[in-house]
Amino acid sequence: MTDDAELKKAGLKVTLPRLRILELLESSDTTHLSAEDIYKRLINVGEDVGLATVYRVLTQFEQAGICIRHNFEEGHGVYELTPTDHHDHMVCVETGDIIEFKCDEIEDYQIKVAKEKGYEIVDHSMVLYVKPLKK
Amino acid sequence: MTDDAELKKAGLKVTLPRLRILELLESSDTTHLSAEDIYKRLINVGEDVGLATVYRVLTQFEQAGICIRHNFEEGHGVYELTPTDHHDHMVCVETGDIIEFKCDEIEDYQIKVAKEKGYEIVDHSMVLYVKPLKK
DNA sequence: CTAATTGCAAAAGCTTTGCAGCGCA
DNA sequence: TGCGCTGCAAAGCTTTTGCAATTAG
Repeated sequence: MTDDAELKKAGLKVTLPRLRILELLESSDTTHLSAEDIYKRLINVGEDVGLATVYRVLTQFEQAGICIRHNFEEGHGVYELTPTDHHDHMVCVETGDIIEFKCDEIEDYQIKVAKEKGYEIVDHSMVLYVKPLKK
Repeated sequence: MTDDAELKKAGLKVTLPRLRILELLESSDTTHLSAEDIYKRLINVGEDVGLATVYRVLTQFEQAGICIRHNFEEGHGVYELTPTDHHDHMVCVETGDIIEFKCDEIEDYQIKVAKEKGYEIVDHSMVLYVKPLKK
């Protein structure tokens, strides 16, 4: 789907700020951007955009399911395109490597545990902090 | 260990605000409090404390390992005493309720998944975002 | 005594909102 | 043309910091 169509599908008019922000999110070297990051990058390439617009657009994208906002421990939110395939992350505390993984059994147990408490799962976040096995 | 000893061990002078905040964190019906929560409770019982002090003390407690700060998706941090027994959290997206849970099976699979990738687990964080089951 | 601690107020970040003008459909 | 969208500035929130007065050890 084109960016154009993606915006229309979300009920959003196709405007320059929205297209630029969507392109930034889609570019491979720019995952996990903050609103400020996006704002600065747009300013740097000469786009006349306001920080408030960036926040508004990101919020709209999030509500439309186009992107996801993460609240890590950095004091500000970061955004990434909604992954097509769900996965969780391992972070190596020694090398900083990030390993994506998926475990159906864990997902099943999460659903089971939630149900036991009287809830159903809307979303989840799981990060494993790991170090390499000794050889 | 007494609260008094706990503070001294952390290299902190035993002051009224610190004792009161530590007591609040220890009371069973008050887990996962925000700085604002703690401040209001202290004011309500007549303690003459400043919000800035609450933030400072909580930060000191966290650095001393006395408590942990969680950044769920609420727009503010919440604190709990450092758990002696590991557990994870569910956050209800409708009510904001925080439910603690523990699932050995999930922990086992986490270890297994990490090992498959050539790692061992140092720590992890897992938060399930949930909503109540329809009755 | 004296360095740590505190309350207050001001400031600092991040994010949202009010508003008048601009622009997509 | 009309309503949505935008930039700007101001406001809102949570959290931090400067400072003079207070207090624990």
